[in-house]
Amino acid sequence: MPADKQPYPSVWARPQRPRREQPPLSRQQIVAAALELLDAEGIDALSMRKLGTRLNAGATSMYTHVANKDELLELVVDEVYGEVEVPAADDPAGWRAAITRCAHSLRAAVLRHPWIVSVLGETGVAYLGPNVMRQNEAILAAFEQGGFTLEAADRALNTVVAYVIGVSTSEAAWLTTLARSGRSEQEWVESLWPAAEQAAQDYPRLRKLYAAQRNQNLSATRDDDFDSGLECILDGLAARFAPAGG
Amino acid sequence: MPADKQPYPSVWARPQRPRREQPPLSRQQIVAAALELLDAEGIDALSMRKLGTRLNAGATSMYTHVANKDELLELVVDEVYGEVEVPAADDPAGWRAAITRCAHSLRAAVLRHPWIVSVLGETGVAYLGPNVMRQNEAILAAFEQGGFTLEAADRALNTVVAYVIGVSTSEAAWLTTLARSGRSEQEWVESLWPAAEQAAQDYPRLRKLYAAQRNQNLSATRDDDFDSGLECILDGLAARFAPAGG
DNA sequence: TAACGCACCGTACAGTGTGCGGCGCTCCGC
DNA sequence: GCGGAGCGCCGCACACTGTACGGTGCGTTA
Repeated sequence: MPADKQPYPSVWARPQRPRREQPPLSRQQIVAAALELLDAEGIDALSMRKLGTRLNAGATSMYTHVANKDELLELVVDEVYGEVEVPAADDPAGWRAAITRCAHSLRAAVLRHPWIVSVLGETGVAYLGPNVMRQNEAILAAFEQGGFTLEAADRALNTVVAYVIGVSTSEAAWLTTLARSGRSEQEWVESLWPAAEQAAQDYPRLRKLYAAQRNQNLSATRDDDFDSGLECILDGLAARFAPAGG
Repeated sequence: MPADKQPYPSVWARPQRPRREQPPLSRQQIVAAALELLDAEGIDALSMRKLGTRLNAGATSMYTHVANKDELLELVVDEVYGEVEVPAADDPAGWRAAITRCAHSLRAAVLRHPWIVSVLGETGVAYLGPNVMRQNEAILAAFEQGGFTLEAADRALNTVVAYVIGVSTSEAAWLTTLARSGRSEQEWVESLWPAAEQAAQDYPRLRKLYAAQRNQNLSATRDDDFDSGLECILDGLAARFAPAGG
């Protein structure tokens, strides 16, 4: 309360501070609550005060477990990375299947938490987070299993991850604005149509593409496009790095 | 000034509002100033007030030219996109060279304006911005020139752009934290080394890679890795979409 | 039982985006 | 030449942000 408003008429009426109803805060708990809040209301809704309230805690109580908001976000990013399926150490289906599954899982994780792309630009891929490390080691192992040298595996890892992150970034941005609009994807596209048509006015190829996409199942198309691009990349990687011309 | 402080003792002492020393504000001018500010001080330093001051204008004067801050950022993103080299309509060196140059140019633009990656997550790739449209049309044309169908060109475009954005995202994030640290890249890596070593403790492949990278020219390595990944992708695209097995 | 440390919290501060009402300049119709 | 209208700019205000600081009480250890 600001100073111009006396919350209680007298000291004697003021209630005692009730302590320890809830178990004490922990870093893990804070991260989990932040994740919930982000998933429920998006990046703009995450404020330390709201997070505090959700934890039955004061606005600044988190600062004993977390240096600042940025650090909290790094932790949350690594937490999300922990949801990504780790390639099996010795997948009998071969490296390609393992990497494909892992890439799909990464994309799915990003799309489950679309706010993450507006945080990735600050944290990179959360260098040194334990889940990131575990994941990367496993992917390297999968590539090595396919005959890649360690250096080639590193390049391949970077290429694939960059592709997945890049695709997911624009997808997630789209999904976010879509969610903010409150409409269905079809409705939203329809409402955007005049603007799109005018923007594409002088560009015949874009016009044609937009027109073709207008009445398609956009979500399915996105999945197909993702798969197709991933296949291309794996083809390229295999041709360049895998022995015995896969 | 807040109400508790009289800025002038009397009306007569109050200076007249000097008007029209500067030419009036324009959207283009605002976007340019925002770009300068972002390049000079990064994303956190862009506030409407600071931008106003830089333009010799009040804090809210921009709102007649721009709906809100988000819209301003969309405009700035498209502006940056305008710096990217557009593939020539009929490049004699072939589609591969054209796309390669364009991809390099896009990466360079992002790295010149590293703050952009923390905005891309909200705007996607600034759907419908005029520069984005022009650029995309030209890239589609370049792929078509290489014998791709329009649909294939679209997929190829998405794949390449996703890759470039993905790579640049983590690079830009790295460069940003590097800049914030105020140290040289070598020093920064050295200071991070103990943490990295510990994080990689249980992961032999990562340990080996880190050790190998420790004393390399990181900037050159990044360039090489980018090229190598791009080549892979173009190989994959050519094999899949270009006629007569380029 | 005394003292101490640690987790937590209220308050405060400087700063944010932006709605609103008004002011002054410019221009247009007379 | 003059009156009024419209538009661009601005000061102010509001609700809200991240977080530094100085307590305050609980649990534990001496």
